[in-house]
Amino acid sequence: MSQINSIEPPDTRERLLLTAASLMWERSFQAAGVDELCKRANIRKGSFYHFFPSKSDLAIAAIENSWVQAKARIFEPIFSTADSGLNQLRSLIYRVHEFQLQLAAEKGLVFGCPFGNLGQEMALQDERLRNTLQKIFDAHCAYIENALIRAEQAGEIPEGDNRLRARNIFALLEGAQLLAKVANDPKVFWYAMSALEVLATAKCSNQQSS
Amino acid sequence: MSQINSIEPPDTRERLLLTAASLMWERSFQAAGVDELCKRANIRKGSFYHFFPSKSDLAIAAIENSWVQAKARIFEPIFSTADSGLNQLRSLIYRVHEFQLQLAAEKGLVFGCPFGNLGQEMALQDERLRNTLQKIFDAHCAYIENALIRAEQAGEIPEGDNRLRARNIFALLEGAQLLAKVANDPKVFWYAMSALEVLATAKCSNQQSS
DNA sequence: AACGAATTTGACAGACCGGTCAACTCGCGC
DNA sequence: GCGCGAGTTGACCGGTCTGTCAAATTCGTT
Repeated sequence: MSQINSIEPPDTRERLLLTAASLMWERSFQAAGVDELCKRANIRKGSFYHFFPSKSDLAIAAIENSWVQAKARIFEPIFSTADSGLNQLRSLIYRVHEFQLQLAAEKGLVFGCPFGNLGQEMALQDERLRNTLQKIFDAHCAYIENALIRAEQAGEIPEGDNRLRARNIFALLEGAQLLAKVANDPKVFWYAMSALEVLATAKCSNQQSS
Repeated sequence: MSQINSIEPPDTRERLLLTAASLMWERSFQAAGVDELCKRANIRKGSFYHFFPSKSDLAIAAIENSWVQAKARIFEPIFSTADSGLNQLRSLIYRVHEFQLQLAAEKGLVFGCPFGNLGQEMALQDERLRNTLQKIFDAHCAYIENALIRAEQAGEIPEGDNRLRARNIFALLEGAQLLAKVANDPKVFWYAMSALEVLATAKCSNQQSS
């Protein structure tokens, strides 16, 4: 049978993961208190600590879960199409921008990238969290790099160091989301996307300056 | 007369500003407690609240002070030379990278950009802080834009939307510092600088995609 | 020396933090 | 019916958080 009438949706653990992810996105890791989290998830604090030994552990599990979902809902649908590599990258930008717009319309704020936010806040203070995010960043870059390789093979872009290109594009994406967040204006992110094609098409072999 | 023998260096207020800036850089706004701050600055808590009505107010004053100092010590010396616009931008990157390397050698960690860090952490939670950082970001971009204009006039780069170029370069700078911080590796920032020239030289008139 | 203002001090308050725990409920296998 | 373990509950803990305040001290001025 399992849940026939699942009003209070999934099981406790999953509810904690989802609530933590959204609360950390809206506020921040440190600003999201355990009490508030439990209240939102309709869970008593004891249950929280039955599933996770600490707030950090929940954060790690929640952000990993967010990445699994982002892969399934955004990355895989985009990057497993037969579309050209460049178009795939354009689609990614477009989807990210759509998200920002939607959230801005709902809540009146630009939230930025959940992974970037957490990384900037916690990289210096929690080594495990930093390592988790490092892996997630690498996975982002791998998707971008693969799209660039496809674009290169299709002759859309000249030969070059696609790993470096991918990192540059990812850095631009994160930076643009930060600018949009601080400006509280989703357009700022969109503007920066003019640079996507430029970075993708760049020769980008190796730096020549001393 | 004033301070002849200023061992305990400047006055209390300034000491608070400097200590706050460095502590917020090493930890984060939220992780830097008032108690720890006062201890480091060798100040009792009552004095803190004599000069600043709240922790947020101190943060705003401290980050504004940081920007004044960054202008005086980094931006003005670089951007008021007779050097070419592109070389000025290269110098900026180089200086930022130097800073990261030095701090990484001292403390074993990549700290990222103090303005970017604070923006990512607090933009959603403190409107005044967000506005303060927005102005500082604009000022950053203005320096970059001016260098691009000089480069354009000197024929180093083709005509284009230099305001947009400047924003893209700044976004890349911030994003690259985030990547380096999460990777805890200053080289990651340096790699991204291969894209500086590309973005500066880009036509970058207006996006053509729908 | 004397006065008022600016500054400094240390003790204190009240809320909130992450985390603990013993007792309890409930479903399942036997 | 019984025992068992997973899950749940709500009270509770010690520590830390930002912020307060009256009294003491220092300083510039006259």
